[in-house]
Amino acid sequence: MNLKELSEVLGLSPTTVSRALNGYPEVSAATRSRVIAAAQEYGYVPNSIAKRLATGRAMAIGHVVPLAEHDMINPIFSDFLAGAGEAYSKAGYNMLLRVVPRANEEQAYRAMAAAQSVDGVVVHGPTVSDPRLALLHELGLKFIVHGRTASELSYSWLDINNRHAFQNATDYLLGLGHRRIALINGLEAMRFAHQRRKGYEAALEAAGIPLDPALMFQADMTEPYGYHTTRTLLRRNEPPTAFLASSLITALGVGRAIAEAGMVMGREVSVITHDDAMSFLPNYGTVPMFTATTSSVRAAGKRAAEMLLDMIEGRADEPQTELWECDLVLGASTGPAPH
Amino acid sequence: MNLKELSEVLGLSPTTVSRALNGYPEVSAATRSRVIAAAQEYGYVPNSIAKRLATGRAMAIGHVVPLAEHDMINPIFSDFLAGAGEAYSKAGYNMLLRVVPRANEEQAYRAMAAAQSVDGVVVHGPTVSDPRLALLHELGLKFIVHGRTASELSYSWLDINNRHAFQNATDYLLGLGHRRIALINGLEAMRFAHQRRKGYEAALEAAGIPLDPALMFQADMTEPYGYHTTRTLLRRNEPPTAFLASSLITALGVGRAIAEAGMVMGREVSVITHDDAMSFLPNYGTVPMFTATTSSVRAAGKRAAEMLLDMIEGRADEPQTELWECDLVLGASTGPAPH
DNA sequence: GCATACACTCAAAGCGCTTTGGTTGCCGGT
DNA sequence: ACCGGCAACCAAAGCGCTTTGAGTGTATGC
Repeated sequence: MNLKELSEVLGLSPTTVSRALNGYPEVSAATRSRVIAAAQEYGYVPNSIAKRLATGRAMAIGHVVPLAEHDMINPIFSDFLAGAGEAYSKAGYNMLLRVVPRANEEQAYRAMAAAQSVDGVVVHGPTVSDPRLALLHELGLKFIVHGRTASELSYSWLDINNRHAFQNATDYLLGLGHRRIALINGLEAMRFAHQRRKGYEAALEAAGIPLDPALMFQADMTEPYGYHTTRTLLRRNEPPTAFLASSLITALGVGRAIAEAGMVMGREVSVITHDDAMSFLPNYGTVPMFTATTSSVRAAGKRAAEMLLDMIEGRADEPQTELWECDLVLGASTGPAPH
Repeated sequence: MNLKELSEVLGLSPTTVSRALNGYPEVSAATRSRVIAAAQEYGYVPNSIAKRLATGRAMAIGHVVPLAEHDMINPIFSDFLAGAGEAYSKAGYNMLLRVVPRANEEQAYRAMAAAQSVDGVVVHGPTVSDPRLALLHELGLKFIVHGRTASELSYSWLDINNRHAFQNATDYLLGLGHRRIALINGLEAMRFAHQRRKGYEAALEAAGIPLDPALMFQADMTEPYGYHTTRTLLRRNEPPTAFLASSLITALGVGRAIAEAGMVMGREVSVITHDDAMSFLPNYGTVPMFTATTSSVRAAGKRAAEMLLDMIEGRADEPQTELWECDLVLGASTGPAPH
């Protein structure tokens, strides 16, 4: 059943039926309800493609999700997308996903823009100085960045205060008497990891503790990475007494190495991790497993999507920005530094 | 730049330009190359929406991903989608994602079908007897199921042999002398978990070991679930000597509880898990951390997408089916049962 | 009583592409 | 000289919707 057929059934013109369904005022209340009832009865739903062509709006948001090293796909995406998807559903938008290696990203954005298949895009995983911003500006595509990057352009973003979070976490460990604190970071080409390191360094410097490159690591945030790094570190002469991890998954690896070495987190050695509050890795309980800087990536997905939709639908001017602070949630993985 | 403008620049009709670009034979080779060169030069890309309207093909595949209990989104989706996305990109299709609670799934499929916004869908996470199959049949939507379900309809699916995998795994543990084997399963309303349990039970029955409901658990496959369940079990008078987990994430929790109890996996207690080969949780190494029944969910995503596209583009008749066996990869987490 | 306004409805154009059903011009065969 | 066939191209219709610009008929103001 299409518009024309429905209008014939009703004895009205397609114009009137369209207006009745879309809430335009030029239709009498009686006609409108009659039209709506008929649409319901015959199960009429406007063809989304035709609608898009006529309005020039794609009613879709693009997500180009980049693969990290070794084709790893960051597990936080599923939660981010769940949050964003919620906002899209509410607003009647579709989510268009494209998973591509970093090398093909530019091409993916260009194709989306040229084919006009989206009204806006969400930029994931910005690097320290991300070339995508200039590209999107050039393409005239509306976008919001999940995270931030160095750019002289003004743009919309939603980010957590990574620097502050890790500075806090480091301060907390310093307050517990820890002096040798290892940083098990994500890839520092990523802005979030870069900022976390800055926070870590700032806290150490403020405390007058020299930076030790032998305690700072970066890699894709897998479990074995946390495990092997920690295992190696614990075998040193003067092993670190505390670990700062960039992801709960990596932290599980850190914890595994610690347990294997016969130690207990929160006693011989302390661990703080960042926790994206992923649904399948809850860090809850009256005393959570890990002390963690926490921020829900799912909530971020929802909010970022809302902000982008506000821009697209003209409810908000660009640029829109939001910076979220992370809670430092105290768990069982931290305690005073051993003597 | 649109078709009409490009055709004016070239001094040709839109018809000819369209045909040249789409490889139809009614165009001279000279004209064709001239058109292609001009399209390149002016950066012309056909408007995807107009193209879809004209052809009646959405050039998109829908994925309705259901939230599990407590709004958990299964992390295997990110890897599955990465695999599927690869196939779609190659074929020029878009991936349309919709994340919804189970209760809204039907509505999501109906909306997709009515609006004709997809050419087909992938059904995720089938339950033991999944009502979505009948729905999709009624809607006339092409689909493939990742997994299987009880249905008298014939339909396309790609699945791993869950039953066989867990029967094998259980047999292997039995061969090592284990008699009290705990099953830390996913939700058994899900067909995959249901089948794994069947395999587990079949192996025990064949060995003449009575089933013990006190050793069988099901829940969303989180890390704390594995941890708490194992912790409780290990405190029993006669604790199990082996654990069979349904996900590597859960298995990490199992491992954590074991380590905390001062035991070592592969010595005092054995663990086998199913491993979806997720990129952020590699179970690799010369001796992998876990003995595991392994199958790459990413490869499954890619293959399922290809099968669906084959059906949509008429290269294959329905129904298409593929059953993959899992490898049993031997790792460090299994060993002879303690005396 | 006439002009103006208003409420409601419609015909037709347009979104940018594909595709049907031609038309044109050239060649070879008779 | 004529015709059929073919290669190369084109005009126009159509996909299903929205939206512009008109056109009715009725109520209101003076």
